[in-house]
Amino acid sequence: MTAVATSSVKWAHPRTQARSEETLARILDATESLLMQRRFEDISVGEIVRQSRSSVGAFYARFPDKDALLGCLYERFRKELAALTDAMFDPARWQNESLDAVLATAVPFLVQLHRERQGLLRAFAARACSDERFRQVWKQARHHAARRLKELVAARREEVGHPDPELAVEAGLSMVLCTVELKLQLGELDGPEMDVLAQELVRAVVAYAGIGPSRGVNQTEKSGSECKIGQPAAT
Amino acid sequence: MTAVATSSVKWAHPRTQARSEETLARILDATESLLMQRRFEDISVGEIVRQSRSSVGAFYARFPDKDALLGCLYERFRKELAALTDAMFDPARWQNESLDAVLATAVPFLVQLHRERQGLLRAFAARACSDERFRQVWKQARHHAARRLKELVAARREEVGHPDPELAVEAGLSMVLCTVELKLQLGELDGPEMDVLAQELVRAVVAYAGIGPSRGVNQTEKSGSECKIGQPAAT
DNA sequence: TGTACATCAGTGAACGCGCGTTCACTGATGTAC
DNA sequence: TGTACATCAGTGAACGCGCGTTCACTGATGTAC
Repeated sequence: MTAVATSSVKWAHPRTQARSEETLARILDATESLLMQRRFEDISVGEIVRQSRSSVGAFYARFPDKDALLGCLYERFRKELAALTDAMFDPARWQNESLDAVLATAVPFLVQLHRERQGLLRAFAARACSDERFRQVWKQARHHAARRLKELVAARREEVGHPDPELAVEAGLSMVLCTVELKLQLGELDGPEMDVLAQELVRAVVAYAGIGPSRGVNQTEKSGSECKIGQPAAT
Repeated sequence: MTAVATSSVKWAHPRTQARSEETLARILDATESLLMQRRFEDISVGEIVRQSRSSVGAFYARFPDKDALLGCLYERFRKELAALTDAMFDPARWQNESLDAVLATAVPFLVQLHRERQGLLRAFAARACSDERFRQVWKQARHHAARRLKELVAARREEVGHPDPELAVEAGLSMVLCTVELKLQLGELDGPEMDVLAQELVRAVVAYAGIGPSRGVNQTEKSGSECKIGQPAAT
């Protein structure tokens, strides 16, 4: 049997004993906690089972190998993330707010999320570099966020000055995600402090996408601050 | 003896035989080439010496351990990078050009550099996560670029609309570096294609920093696209 | 309600592979006279 | 110019540590009658 998820559905008579599922949860939690300090490769199975008050045998009864553990952690996180994304970009939530309000909430939230789950995210990113399967699911998570955000933007096109709103969403999302992620991965050590950077990121995306309070069509040609230099100005 | 750099200074009678230095260069080159495909930890010393037509003994005559090799690679790269940075942001080079021309050249150049040295950069970034010494030098390299860019910006303050140009440089640099780096590390697979993204990055930074052709003071209050939402608009 | 058995869950000593590192050796280059 | 010696540079088999993985076993829980 391959990695079983910590299911949320309970059967009438639980098919597996409850303690089994608890052990799995303990193993996952312990690993995630250890990942805050070290890389996945530098954590031994022995350490994991010790920290989760389990045993190597119990470990290999669940996972075909050490790698599958990371896959299982990913699966657990993916579900959480999808739910968070849906909640964050739920159109109902932003009914009476402008797009910049969305950004001013979403970006700090993203920073917070990355801070709390730093270890996990670092491990996933590292794995995605070399493992095609991880890259695929990573991609899916991003697409999911992009789709939600595009829906939100599409419903209020008039607030967006950028000539290609879909591209603006894609590129803006890339900038924000990459910046937050890499910055925190490297330990927040260089450049501006993270919270300041987050604020500036919001400003940047707002300026880039040309987000303003329902500007009319007449404004599209104005000011030149959003789509000026398509080609390098130098010859 | 610890890791010797591939020196450029030649003594009258070379203190070491030339072939020794050639071997070192071969080892470094082979490692960098192997790093394009795999992580440093996944490359064995055996593979490195095979690929560089050398031997384990020759290897350990130069490096106290495998880790020192990465340090040596870093040292070699750091020097190259410093030179490239200086050349790129040389004030003389941009005498008659505006800031957006600088960006429109520097960003694609950065993309190109990251593409070519992807393996190295990935290895350095991974190491910086867990190794304080690597983080320090990484930081220095960034500060060097930031300083050069700030000098360039300081000389043409009137082109910049952002209320705090130093912060704008720091934050803008973070966004560009992080985005380009992480995007390429993950293999360019998600979101917009890299060259398109690079173009959008330039637009974003230009819009964010409020870069325009020597705008007067009267323009600072205008349009609102650069420094609108300091606080979240939501309550 | 109690007993006997089946299955689930967990245990940890032992194994073995892979890789970093060592070291006794050979060969190449430089130098003294 | 030639010989003898010193040092530099390189070689690769052998070692051993660490960690992932296996497996024969014990203990806990559930079920049939």
